[in-house]
Amino acid sequence: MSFSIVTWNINSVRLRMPLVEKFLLEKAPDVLCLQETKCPDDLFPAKAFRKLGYEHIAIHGQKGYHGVATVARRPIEMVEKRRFCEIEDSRHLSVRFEAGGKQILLHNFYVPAGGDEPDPEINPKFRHKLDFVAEMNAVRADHDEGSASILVGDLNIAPLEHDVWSHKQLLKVVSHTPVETENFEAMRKAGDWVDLMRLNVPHEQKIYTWWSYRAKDWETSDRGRRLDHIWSSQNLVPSFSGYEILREARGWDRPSDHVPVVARFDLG
Amino acid sequence: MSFSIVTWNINSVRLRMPLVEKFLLEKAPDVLCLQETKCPDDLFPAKAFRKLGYEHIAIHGQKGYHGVATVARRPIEMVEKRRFCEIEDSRHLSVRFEAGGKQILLHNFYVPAGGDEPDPEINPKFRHKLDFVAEMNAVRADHDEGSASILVGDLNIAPLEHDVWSHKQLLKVVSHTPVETENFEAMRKAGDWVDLMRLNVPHEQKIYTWWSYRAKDWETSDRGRRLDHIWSSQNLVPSFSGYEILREARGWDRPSDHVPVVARFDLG
DNA sequence: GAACTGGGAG
DNA sequence: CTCCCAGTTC
Repeated sequence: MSFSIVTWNINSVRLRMPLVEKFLLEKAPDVLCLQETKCPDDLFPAKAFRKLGYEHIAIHGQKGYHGVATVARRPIEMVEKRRFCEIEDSRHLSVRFEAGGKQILLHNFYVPAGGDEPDPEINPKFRHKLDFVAEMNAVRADHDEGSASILVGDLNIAPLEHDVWSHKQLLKVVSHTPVETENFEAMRKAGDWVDLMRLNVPHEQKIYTWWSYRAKDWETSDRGRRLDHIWSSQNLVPSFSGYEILREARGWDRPSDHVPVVARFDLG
Repeated sequence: MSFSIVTWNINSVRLRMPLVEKFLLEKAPDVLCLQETKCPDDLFPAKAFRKLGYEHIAIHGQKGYHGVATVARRPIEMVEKRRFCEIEDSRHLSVRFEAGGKQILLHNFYVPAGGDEPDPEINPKFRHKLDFVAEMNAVRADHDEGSASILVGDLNIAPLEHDVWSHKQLLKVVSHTPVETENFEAMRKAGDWVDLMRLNVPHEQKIYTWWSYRAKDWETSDRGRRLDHIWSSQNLVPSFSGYEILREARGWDRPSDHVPVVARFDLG
């Protein structure tokens, strides 16, 4: 029994529905996790998802900013819409579903971007980002014989040297500063999470999931970053059968600046 | 020697260039007069017009609001960019050109809309509209054996009963109030202008050139108004060979709320 | 660069 | 409903 999960920062789900439809028809994943839906719950385009066969929908949105959504072909049970840093700003959603006889707990995260200045003393947005990641230490990769955990999302941090186009030039750029990358990796390990996108890829190989809108020619200059992640509990590693970054989606008409990442699992 | 002139409130020339191209390819008029170009002169899409064969361009635009432009297949000479009510807000442009041995002076106008409240004491926009129309009394249909005048544009007034979908319901609505329609007709007569769109059409017949964006189904409810006009000096009347309102343009993709009006002349 | 907001205008 | 703007965010 195999299944696939996608994470995709969509940068406005309503504006991007044509691209979402194209993607779902092409890749037909079992579960799609979206971030930056920028959509109040009552305006979420649920009908369009249902028509595409994604009848099970969990949303945590608000007006204008942030917002996450998880849609699935088969039933999902809403578990939690968690507030972080005592702010209700629609950055987390977890659901549970059954796959191959296992109960999977799936977290969908949108971590704060953190502003421009990487100094928590003068930039409250950076402070918020660090606090948010610290609070994520409490989110653990729970698992036993009958259960497992997955965590996906736009985590807005590129932890490894080759998760950015130039380690040196980005050391002082928010998303790749030492305080972020160190806290991030510590948090991941504290939760006993496995970074599936790096599991079978040498650390010297570049991996990107995001290219800035500002770059003229994103494709040739290729100044990307790996900001989107797929993590799982240890007991899912044997079932993990690979993943795909849909780089071509960055070249679609009116694209998101993030591309979808598809992870596949094979459960006995 | 025949020629055709078009007036069209385009509601942002840059946003609407695909429609302008479609129209010019279909109708191939000699002269196109646009209003509400909403485009500073240095950003006017002159190149696109030239590529379509409209190499002679006169523009009077500004950032954000209003703006008029006259483009032509054959040479036009810029005559005046006139200020009204001592405000420079890009509402007029006149050019001269030769046709059938006559020198034609062509005025292109965008008259102020006038706001919602039809009371000049409490609504300065309505005051401005009335003042503007009063000042247009000085614009005369100059002509002699070798010359003639044409005045076109979005004049934002529907002067006759059947220039609106309901005379009675619009008597207190800006664009069809008695003070506007009376001053408007007096001004037209003072300038010795001929209302060509009504010349050969009974006054009981409805004529519209504009349908609000706000109406859900503009086509079936058909609550239009005749806000766009084509006037000429008396000596052009024998040459006037008819006109066409491109109603279908209101149904195009992302349309203007005004449609093009094409007038044709046959000069000896 | 490309979303969002909210206000002004039509 | 559909443009404009200026301001904000990513």
